Amino acid sequence: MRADARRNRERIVEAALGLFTERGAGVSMEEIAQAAGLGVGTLYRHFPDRRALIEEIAQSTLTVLRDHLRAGAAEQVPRWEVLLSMVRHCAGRPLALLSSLPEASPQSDTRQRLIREIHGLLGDIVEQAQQEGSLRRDLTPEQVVGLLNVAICRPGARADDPLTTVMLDGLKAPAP
Amino acid sequence: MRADARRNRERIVEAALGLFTERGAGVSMEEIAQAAGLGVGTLYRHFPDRRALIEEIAQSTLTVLRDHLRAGAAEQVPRWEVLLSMVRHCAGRPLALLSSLPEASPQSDTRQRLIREIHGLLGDIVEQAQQEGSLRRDLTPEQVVGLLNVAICRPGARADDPLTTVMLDGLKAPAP
Amino acid sequence: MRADARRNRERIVEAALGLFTERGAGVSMEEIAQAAGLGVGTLYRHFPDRRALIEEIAQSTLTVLRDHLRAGAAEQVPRWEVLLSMVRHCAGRPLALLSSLPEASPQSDTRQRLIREIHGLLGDIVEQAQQEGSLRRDLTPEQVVGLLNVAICRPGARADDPLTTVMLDGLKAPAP
Amino acid sequence: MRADARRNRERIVEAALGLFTERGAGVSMEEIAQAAGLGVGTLYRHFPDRRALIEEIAQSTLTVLRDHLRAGAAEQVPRWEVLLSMVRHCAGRPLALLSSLPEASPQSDTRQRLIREIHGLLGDIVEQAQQEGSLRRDLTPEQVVGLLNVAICRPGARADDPLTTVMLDGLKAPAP
DNA sequence: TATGAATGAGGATTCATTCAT
DNA sequence: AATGAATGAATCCTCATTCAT
Repeated sequence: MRADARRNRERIVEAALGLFTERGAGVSMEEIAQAAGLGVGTLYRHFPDRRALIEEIAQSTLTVLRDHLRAGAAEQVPRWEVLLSMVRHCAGRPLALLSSLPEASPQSDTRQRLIREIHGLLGDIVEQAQQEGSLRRDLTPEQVVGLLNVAICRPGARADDPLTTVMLDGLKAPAP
Repeated sequence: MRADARRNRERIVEAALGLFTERGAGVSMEEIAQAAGLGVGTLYRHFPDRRALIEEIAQSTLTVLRDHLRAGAAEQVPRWEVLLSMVRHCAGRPLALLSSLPEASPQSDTRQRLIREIHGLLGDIVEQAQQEGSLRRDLTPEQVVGLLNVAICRPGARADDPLTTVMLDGLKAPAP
Repeated sequence: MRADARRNRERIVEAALGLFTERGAGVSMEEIAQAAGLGVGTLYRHFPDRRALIEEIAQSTLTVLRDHLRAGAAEQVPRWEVLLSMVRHCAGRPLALLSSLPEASPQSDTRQRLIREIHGLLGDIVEQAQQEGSLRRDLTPEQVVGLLNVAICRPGARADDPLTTVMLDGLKAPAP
Repeated sequence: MRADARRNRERIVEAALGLFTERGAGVSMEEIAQAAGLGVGTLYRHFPDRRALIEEIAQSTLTVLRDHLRAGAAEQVPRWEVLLSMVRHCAGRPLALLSSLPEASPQSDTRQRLIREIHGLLGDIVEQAQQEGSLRRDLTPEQVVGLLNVAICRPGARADDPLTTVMLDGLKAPAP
């Protein structure tokens, strides 16, 4: 792939991610192309249709998250710290897209695999955090994943905004 | 207004609210009319355009909430109980609509008035809850309102789902 | 269905048939709508998409042909006359559309049924014409149908143009 | 012109002719280039636009036909044989393209000249065939050309298919 | 007054054509 | 010179809104 083509592809993904984050999934292809400084045609050369673009964004976002979690899993720090790091990583990234796309395509294989891996990694971290005594014990890993999803994967979320703070406090294991 | 006209208007609001709750803000006017058992023409007789319908839903939802809060404010129970009651009231009602509508019209006067009143009532309740020692003290009333909005005013929220539970725990004043 | 709606529907079919006949299957929906004196939206209210419009035209054309053949089959005249009558009926009607549609949808059930019925009727007529000694015997009914299709179902065909005349002469049984 | 350039040009014409024959005039430039094993850019280096490519195909097809007719005209065989030879030559070549192209450009000079020459040659052959008593006399040369055009210059036509056979029989002079 | 048909602007997508590599 | 990426006008289709019945 030519250098400029790769650069354009990246610009498109960035522009789309930015616009989706700010204004939701309703943004038009024209606008995305314009925001990337390109014509629609170019956008469609890189992504055969709207679905494909969204799929790419989803995969890219999920891949980065998975890599982050893998790295965290390997570190020698309390699991609670790993959770915090993930919260900081996700805050403001509308991963939410992934579940609430209007175009909710029958999730692609790659996407499903990524999601399964992420859930696996997070599940382990959650269990270990519960065992180390930092995370409350009355929630299943799935529930934790689910609530993190709503709480931090929304447009405008910040790692230190009130909802995130309160939620983290609510997640801490109660003093014995 | 004739009895049947009023009935039709109510049906429309109900249908629209239901559809928006279930399927998000993308529902078409045709669908709403159909769900209300009416023709589009009738819908437009009651509401000059989409904006007006959404405004009406917003006002109606907000009015009910305000009334609920007024009632709560007058009761002789701990303020924490009043907050709980509000959480139960809101859970699953996508009041969120109000802030995240794509058609976020420059908020109408009536709506602004309602929102101000609700914020006022909630502000009082929050402050009193903080004074009675049940609610943590490091948040302003506005912040509490904001986080409640995200946490409970979303499609599918329930008063006893993990996010709500955790958030309420996180809101409790820490043991001294 | 309201009177005006029915009228519009007919206008659309007529306009589309006319344009397809004159200029082939590439005509745009906009043009068809305009030729019918309507907006595109109206066209799409009557036919959910291009395919549906073409299907309708096909069915309508085939139905008329089938009725013509049924009537002919029942008449007490030489089969050769019936064939002539069909030739006159088809000439200039681009039934050809039916086989050469770019959008060659997997033929609808109704269409397949019509085509089978037409082939059945024509097959009988052809066989009987061969028996009465008016039609040459070295062709199967399918072949006769096929060549009639090319020869008379094309834009601009006329029942008395040279190709039709020559073809009919070529079809006559040779003098014994 | 360099040898490889000439080879590329020929490949393009062949590919385009093949695709038009098989799938009609709707084939995209990209596809043609690909079928020729080249990039679009190269295609456009040889032909400034779609029109030019089609014009080239037309001219090339017509030139071959003219040469065939010239050769036939010079031969010492019955004119009926020459007609048969031409039918065999044309069958399955959608010369039809020439008249029914959507892009029916105002025929180029070269093309008009070729067509006139072809009509001239064919006209002579037809007249002589009528004089030698093999071809029916009630048709003008133009009419003969026209019907041959429809009957044999269509995708899939074969020199021995039913339509061609019947048509040739219909063209024979009736026994006296 | 209620209905649902008609309208047309707007969004997705394709493809002939141009241009940077 | 060859390649294939970029462009944008044109086409299909949707849906908020208007209007005839």
